[in-house]
Parts: sequence; C-alpha cells; structure tokens
Amino acid sequence: MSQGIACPKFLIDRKGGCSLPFARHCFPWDDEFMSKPETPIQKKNRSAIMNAGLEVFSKFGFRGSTLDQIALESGLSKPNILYYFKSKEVIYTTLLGELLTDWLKPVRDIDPDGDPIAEILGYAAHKMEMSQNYPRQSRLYANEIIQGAPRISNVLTSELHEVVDKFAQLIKSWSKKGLIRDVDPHHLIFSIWAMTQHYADFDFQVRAVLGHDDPFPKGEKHVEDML
Amino acid sequence: MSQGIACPKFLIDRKGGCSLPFARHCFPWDDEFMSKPETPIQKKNRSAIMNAGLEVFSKFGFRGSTLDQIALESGLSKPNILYYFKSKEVIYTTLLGELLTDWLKPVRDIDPDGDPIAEILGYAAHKMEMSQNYPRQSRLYANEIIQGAPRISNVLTSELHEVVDKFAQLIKSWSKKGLIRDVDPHHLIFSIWAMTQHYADFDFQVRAVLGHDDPFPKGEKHVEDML
DNA sequence: CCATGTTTTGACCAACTGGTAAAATCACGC
DNA sequence: GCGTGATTTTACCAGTTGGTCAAAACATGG
Repeated sequence: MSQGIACPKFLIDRKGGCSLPFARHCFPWDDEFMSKPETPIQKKNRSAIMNAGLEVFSKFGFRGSTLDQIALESGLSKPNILYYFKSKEVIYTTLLGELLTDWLKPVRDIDPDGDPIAEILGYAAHKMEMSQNYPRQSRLYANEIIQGAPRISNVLTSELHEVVDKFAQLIKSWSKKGLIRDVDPHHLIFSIWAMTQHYADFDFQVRAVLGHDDPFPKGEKHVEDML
Repeated sequence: MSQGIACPKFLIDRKGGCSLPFARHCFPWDDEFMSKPETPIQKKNRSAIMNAGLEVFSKFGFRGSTLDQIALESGLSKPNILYYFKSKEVIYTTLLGELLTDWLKPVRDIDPDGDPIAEILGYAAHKMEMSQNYPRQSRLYANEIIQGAPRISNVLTSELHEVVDKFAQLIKSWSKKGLIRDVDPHHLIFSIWAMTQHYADFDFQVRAVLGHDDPFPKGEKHVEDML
C-alpha cells in the first residue's frame, strides 16, 4: 500500500524497473546496487541543481534558502527539482557530502615521510587555493558549522576528528625530532583553516576594508612564520 | 489620515504623549528628542528580546530565523515582541548596531604613541576575549558577512574601512621605524580577526576535533610570531 | 509513426511566515 | 479602589514555504 514513500534498497521492484511514484522520490540508480547510467539530460539537470543549490545555500544557509530560489537560479521548475532530488534537505546534504570528501582528502594525502615544512605549507597552499577557487563551498560549510552543524556533526566527531588527530600527531613527532618549531599542532591546523577560510567566508568584509577587488594574499607567509 | 505608520520625529503629537497605534510601532522615546525613561518592565522585556534575538539570529541568520523562535526563546508572545520592536528587521539591525559599536571601539582606542607590540597584542587579546565571552555576537556578525552584509555594507565601506585604514597606516609607520617586522598591515589585521573569530564561529568544529570542552587557546602567540 | 518510459508542468495543499487589530488585562499614581 | 495609560493576549490575515499529484509533453528505440 504505502510502497514508495521512502527509498530503501528492498523497495526496488521485481520487474527491474521502478514505478513512477517511486522514481519521483529517489532514482533507483541512486542506490549502489543498480548502476543504470545517467542520461545526458539527467546529468545536465542534476548538475544545474547542484550548482544553483550551492549558490543559494552558501548565501542564506539551509533554513534561509528556498526551493523557489533554487528553481529560479537553476532555470528549472520547483516540481522538476523535486523530481531529481527527493527534498530540499537532500540537495543540501548531497552538497555537504561532496564538499567534505574534497576537504578531507588533502589532509589524508599528507606524507609522513615527506619534508615537514613542505608538507605543511603544501597543505596550507592547497587549502588557500580551494578557498580562492571555491568560495561558495567554503561559505556553505561555514554556514553549516556556525549553525551548529546539525547535519554533519557525526562526520566531524568521527572522520574529521580522526583525520586531524593523525595529522596533529604527525606534527608533534616532527617537532620532537626538531624538524619544526614546537607549536601546538591543533592550534597550527586551526590557524591554517582560519586564515584560508577567512578570505572566502568574509570576502565581503575584506573587499570593503581593502576597497579593491583582489583580496586573496600570498597567504602562506604567516604559516611559514610559525614553523 | 495615515498618521502613525512610520515614526518620523514630527509625528509626535502635541499633547506630549502618543496614540497607542503609534506607540505600537515605535516608542516616542526611541527618538533622540524625547527622553522618557524606560520603565523597569520595558527594560526587562526589551533586553529579553535582544537576548533571544541574539540567540536565534546568531544560529540561523536573518532569513533563517523566525519571530516565533524569538518569542519562544524570550518567553513573550509574538505580538508582544512587535509591541516593543516594529519588525523582525528592527530587532536584527539593532543587534548589529550595538555589535558594530563594540567592535569598532577597541580599534579606535589603539594608541599611536604606545608601544607597538603591546598595542597590537593588546588589541588581539581584547578581540580574543570578546570572541570568547560573546561568541553569539561573533556568529551573528559572521552570518551577516557571509550572506553579503546586505544590511551593513555601508558601515563596512565607510566607518570600518576608515578605522582600519588608519590602523594599517599606523602599523606601516611602526615597521618603517623598525619597531616591528615589515608585515602587510591589512594581512596582519585580517589574521587577528580570522584567528580570534575562528574559535567563536567554528566553535562546534573546534570542539568536535579536539574532543573536549575548552577550545579557546592562548591565542596571541601566533600574532606575536608575526611581529 | 507508434509505444514505452522519461521529463516537465500546472494546479494544488497544509503548515508556517511576518505582521495587524482590537479587546482584555495589568500597574500605578491619585 | 479608581481611572488612565501601559502591557498582553486572542483572533486573525495575506503571502510564502516545502512538497504532492495527475496529467501533459517529450524522447527514443523499434
């Protein structure tokens, strides 16, 4: 009877296809089991929605954004958007998921056997680059954290915590070996995050204060100073 | 005829009091000309609303916050709130105004004839203290800036710009005299802002990563390193 | 060109939004 | 304790919100 409201794997029907009301809520190939490839039109529209969602959510946060705004921004109608994404929240969390993956990777990629200063500066530079090239992602994330990270707190306390702890221990071992100055590792990491994200998140303030249009500095200098 | 919709000074009536529908939108003693003192009950309720507004707006931003939330938080009814403040926006801008005043003051108070390092470190420490003691204000401001500062862009480009420029020139003059290292003044200021605010705005992330409850570091160290 | 599945639309809904009006209640000086 | 102004509540409104539904339009392989 109430088939098709949620989207658990076992709901995929026996004929191998899916009923329309089901498809409207959640594409079967969203599920890892099936791998029906996206049609070009799906690819185009999904990415348009992602882009519009990023634009809107990064400006107003989850609660301040509306599907109408996303619809306007993407050029699709509201029901059409909900044909591709089950709900406003799914759009949002999908964006956050992509973003977190991108951000965790460079921390994981730090080489324990590399040159400490090069590794740390490389990470800082990479982060600064991301902030510069993808400021909307940075703002989206900032919005979520400021609002108490209600949708990703589990990722923060598990994956992020773990990855950062590993990085911090690595830094500590480096300073014990005398390869870098004896700094508080977590403080160093927060310092990198704070500086790089500041120029993206507070872009408007930076521009207002500087009065010109090229706010991003060669920002690794202060990290260099700390090492 | 349409007396009492807005609240210009000349609308205050001749009898020295004010009609109720007028009072509902804007207290006459909100106006600088009259100085009818607040009753205790007004004081209490206005401050309750300010506090609740701060709590809610700092979490969800202007668009994401609702009067119902503020009502719940303050323990007053929604119409009662609108009896003290003309609109949701007035609550918000009042909060922002107070905040900006508090933030500009310590920059203005920097003594050009004082010891450079003491002055800069003192400012940084003061800022860190404010972030620590008033994190909600910090988040409120962060939210506003991230969303493009639609309500305070004029303050940013005028007063803030001016005050910061003066500070920056002072820093430059200090490094020219050899009293501090030759750093980019604006970058130094942004660095102070970024670091201090990070611990307030990203409090949730900091706690998640550290896994304990006392996130604020002795944070002036890295500023020291730059000088 | 037809059939089948895919995509898009227009009409709609219940819940919530900021805000209003007027009546009811309260507090306080006389 | 009474009257006047200050405060609070109850009932309400029009616009917006996220989301649904069924029908229409479209695409595409046969």
